[in-house]
Amino acid sequence: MTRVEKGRDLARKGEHHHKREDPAEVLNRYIARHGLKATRQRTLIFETFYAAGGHLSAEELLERVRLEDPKISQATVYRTLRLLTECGLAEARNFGDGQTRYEIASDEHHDHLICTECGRIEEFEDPEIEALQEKVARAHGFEMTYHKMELYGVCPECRSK
Amino acid sequence: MTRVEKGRDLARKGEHHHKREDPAEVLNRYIARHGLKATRQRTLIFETFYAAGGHLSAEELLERVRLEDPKISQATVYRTLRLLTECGLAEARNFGDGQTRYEIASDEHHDHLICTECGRIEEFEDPEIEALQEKVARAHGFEMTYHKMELYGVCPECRSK
DNA sequence: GTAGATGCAAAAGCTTTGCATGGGT
DNA sequence: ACCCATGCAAAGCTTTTGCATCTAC
Repeated sequence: MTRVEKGRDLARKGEHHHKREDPAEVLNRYIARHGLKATRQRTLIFETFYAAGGHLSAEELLERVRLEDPKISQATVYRTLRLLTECGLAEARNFGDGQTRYEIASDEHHDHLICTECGRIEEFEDPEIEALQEKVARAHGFEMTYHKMELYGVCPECRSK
Repeated sequence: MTRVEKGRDLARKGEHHHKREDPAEVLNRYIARHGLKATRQRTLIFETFYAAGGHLSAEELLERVRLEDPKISQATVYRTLRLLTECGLAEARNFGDGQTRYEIASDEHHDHLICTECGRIEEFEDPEIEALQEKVARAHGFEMTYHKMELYGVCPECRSK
């Protein structure tokens, strides 16, 4: 069960529109402003999360972090993920498999394509669909604030097997 | 191992036009065909679920069922919900509030509009959006099997407050 | 009578929390 | 030195399961 890494894709995508602030700096500023502390564990978890490109569950992140430091506790991973979420660097998602997965927060909204065979997750955005969603919401009298959309199917690699 | 939601095996695709078979009969046939038994508890849970119109969590359903029979066990509600799901009468959804909610399965696919103020859930379908979703999936080389889409916002009633 | 269903409580899986200790600032 | 962060284990929540008993067939 190999999850595809997409760190570079994300980085490239980010350059299209705005220049994102350095995540490490965002984190450090948040820590400083709130009287928190920059610890070895936080740095490691933060870097591992970013290196993985997101879409990780707490358990998967813990596993990776422990390759570097086997003594990191589960609780610290959960607490750090909450911290990253609070300072806007990560976003919690849940794809109905019972675990929360976290992704790197991006300036642009995007939705997901998920392979039901291998679990691979790809991101996409489609302004045309978004426009129609707005339209549907308005037709029902709703003022839409956000949405979630996931397309499930079989990815090219799994199809060719 | 992906624990992605089980595919929808919507029986009787041929019967369009909202003409659904009597759910009670579907259930009874399923029970008969599989050597199961029609018990008082199953009937009660099934009827309560339908009477409520769906979108219930197991806990909420248990609560309602206990108004009628306070001795119904939680486990029986969960087991019955699984049964209803297996025979295609119910569908499990999860809207990210940590609980699985079940809805009455319908022949037609639909998505949801959810009010972030009062929790109200409305259903809709939009063929135009569905077509675009297919298109996006194909563009990524995916063969789409199903999707989920939820629009969150404020409903007319809550807006006017 | 027999296989399946129920109720209860225990267990399981994910996440959070209490507490004593360790470590940034 | 202060107080936040960590690690560990225990507790919380939702859902599942083992088991003795009951019940539909």
